[in-house]
Amino acid sequence: MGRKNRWSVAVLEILQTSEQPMSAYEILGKLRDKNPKIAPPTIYRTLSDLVERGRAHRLESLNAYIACKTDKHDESAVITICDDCGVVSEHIDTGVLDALSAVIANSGFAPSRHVIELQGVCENCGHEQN
Amino acid sequence: MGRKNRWSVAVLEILQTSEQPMSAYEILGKLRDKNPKIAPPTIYRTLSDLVERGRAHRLESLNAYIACKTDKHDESAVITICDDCGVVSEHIDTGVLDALSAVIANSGFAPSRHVIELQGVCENCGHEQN
DNA sequence: CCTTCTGATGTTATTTTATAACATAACATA
DNA sequence: TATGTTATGTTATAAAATAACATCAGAAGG
Repeated sequence: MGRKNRWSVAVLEILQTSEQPMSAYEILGKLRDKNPKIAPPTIYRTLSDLVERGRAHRLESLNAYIACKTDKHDESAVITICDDCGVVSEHIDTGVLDALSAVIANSGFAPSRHVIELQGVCENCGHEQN
Repeated sequence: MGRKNRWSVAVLEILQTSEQPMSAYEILGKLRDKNPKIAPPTIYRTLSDLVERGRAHRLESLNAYIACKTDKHDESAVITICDDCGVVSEHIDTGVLDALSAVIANSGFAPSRHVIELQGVCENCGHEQN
């Protein structure tokens, strides 16, 4: 793994150890601890690579990234984002995809990429009634 | 309508007459034809207002905006975006929402906002086999 | 009528996010 | 060793969004 991009492993590790989604520049900051000269294009290239390979997800509604935590590195996961604690979860579900296919079938649209992100309050934060 | 924000009507008209989704700065450019001094915060405030009121949608995967074309000004539409011609359509469908609810039910997540965007090729562009 | 408060709008400057464009390096292959 | 190809580094800038504060317009109360 990581034959393609010199920085893949380092970036993925940073994402994997983060509790929260990270912006490209936050990742950049971390990398700069050990590699002071690294520049934005490097990060963005690495992130594109990771996303393409399904090892990371870009959260479009947050302009941020997370490591993919599922085994099946699937681009079409349903993603939930807690507005409160920031925790992000991936849900792989054929029901949603089937329902989407049904909607689309009528319109003749051929999708190549899905963005399904839900923002709200996660179970933990919902319990704390304050 | 438009009692809240001086610019709502103008911005909405610009969006409604555009075939394509527009970025905030494209809208700004149009408005500047007649109001040379208008600045980014004005646009962003107006767009937030329109989105809140369901009169426009923000396309998270494009950083762009469209006028809402449906009667029910519903924030939870499924949106398709043609990578080829740029046409955006809204699809209101309870099947998808039901399926999403089902996924979420297990996790105890309480969503307040949906982003469901599909990128791909629309029917028209799909027919032109080039 | 004038004062004061409030919320909308204007203004300046800056921050954050992302990419263009080009230079260099690393490596394979002839 | 020359040559092409792809990854990486570098510089600069573009594009998207917002912070912070100034001003203005209208309501409410005196």
